[in-house]
Amino acid sequence: MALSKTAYVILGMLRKGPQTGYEIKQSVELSTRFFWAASYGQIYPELKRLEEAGLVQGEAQSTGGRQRRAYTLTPTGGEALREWLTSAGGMHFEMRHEGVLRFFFADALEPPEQVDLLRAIRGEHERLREELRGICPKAEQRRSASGDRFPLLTLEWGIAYQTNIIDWCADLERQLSEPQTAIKGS
Amino acid sequence: MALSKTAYVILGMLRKGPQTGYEIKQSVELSTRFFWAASYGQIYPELKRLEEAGLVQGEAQSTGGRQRRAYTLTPTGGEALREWLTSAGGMHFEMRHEGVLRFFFADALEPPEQVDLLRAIRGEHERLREELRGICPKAEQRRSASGDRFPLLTLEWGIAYQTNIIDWCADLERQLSEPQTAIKGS
DNA sequence: GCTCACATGTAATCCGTTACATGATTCT
DNA sequence: AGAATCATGTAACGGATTACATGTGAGC
Repeated sequence: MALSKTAYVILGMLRKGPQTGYEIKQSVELSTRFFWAASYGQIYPELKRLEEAGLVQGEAQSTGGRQRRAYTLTPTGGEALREWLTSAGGMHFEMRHEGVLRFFFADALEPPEQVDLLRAIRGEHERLREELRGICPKAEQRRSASGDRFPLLTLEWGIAYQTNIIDWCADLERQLSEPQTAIKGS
Repeated sequence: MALSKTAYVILGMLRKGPQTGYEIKQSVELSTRFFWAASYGQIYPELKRLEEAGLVQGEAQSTGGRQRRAYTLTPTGGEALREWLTSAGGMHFEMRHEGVLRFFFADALEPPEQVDLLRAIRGEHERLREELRGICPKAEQRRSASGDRFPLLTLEWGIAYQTNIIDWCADLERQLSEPQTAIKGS
C-alpha cells in the first residue's frame, strides 16, 4: 500500500493535532506550497482513502448546521509517517522553471529583450520572496509556541533560494547591458 | 491555439536546425531537463500536433531501412517561438522537493535522524551537481562552435543552485550536531 | 441584505511518466 | 553472434489543477 507524497503531507500536517481538510489546505498554503503544493482536489479524496486505510480517523463535528470533519492521525498513521521520514533512497526532486527555460533559448532574442526577460524573471522571484517574508512572523510565532523550528528553517531556506535567483538575474542583467565587454561563463 | 510549454521546448530545440524526436530528447537530457523535463511520450505526439498546426515540417530521411523523421522549424513556428520568448505575464514556476518536505516535518525525528536526513538531501544534490559538471565540457564546446552562450549560462546557474542547497544542508548539519547551543533561525 | 470566510466535495481535463512493442544499424 | 545505440511510437496509468456545485455562519 504505497502512499503518494501528498498523502504524507496530510499525515505530517495532522501530527500536531486534528485538522479538517480545509485547515490542511490552509497550512499547505502557508508553508509547504513552495516546495510541495496540494489542492482540494487531492486533499479531500486522499483523506477518505487514508481513513479507509486506517491511517487517519475522521470525526464529524456538528457544531450546528455547518458540516465539519476533523481528522486525527492514528498510531498506524504515525508509524507510516515516521517510516517515510527515515526511509532511504531517491527522493523526488523536480523543477519546472519557465523563466530559465526561456533564457536557455534567449539566443533567439535581441540583447535588450534578453535583459527584459531577466528583469521579468527577477520580478517574479522578488514578489515570491516578499510573499515568503510576509509569512515569517506567523512562522516565528508558531515556533515560539510549539518549539518546532523546522517550518521556520524551511521558510528561511525558501527566502535564501529566492535571493539566489534574484542575484543571478541582477548579475546577468548588468553583464548583458554592457555588450562591448566579452562575457565569460561564470 | 495555445501551445504547451513542452511544445516551446521543441520549437526552441529546432531553431538551430532540423532534428528528429530522438535527437530532441537527447538535447533535453543534456540541457533543459534540470529546469524543464520532457519524455518521449510527450515529444513524439507533440511533434505530430505541431506539424498539423504548421509550426514544424517533418521529412522522412530514408537512409536505408531505418526510419528517421527530421523536423524543421517553419517561419510560423519561429514566430510562435519568438512570441512566447517575449510575452509578458506569469511564467510557470514549480518545485517539488521531497527532501525539504521531509525536513519540514523533521520535528517528528530524533536529532541524529534529522542530521541523517540532511546528509541524504545533500548527497542527492552533490550527485546532481556532479552530473551537471560532467555536462560542462560539452556545453563549452557548443558555445565556442555556435557562439550561443545561454545554454552554458543556464548550466552554470544550475551548478550554483545545487551548491546553494548543498551549503544549506552542510550548515544545518553542523548546527544540529551541536544540540547544546540554542539554534537561531538563520 | 450582502459579502466574505468557512467548509466539503466531484468531474473534467491536462500534463507527464512508465512500460511496452518493434525493428535497424553499428561496434566488438 | 550479441550488445549497445539509434529510432519511433502507443497505451495505461498517475498525479494534479481547475472549475463547478452546494451550503453555513459571521460581520458590516
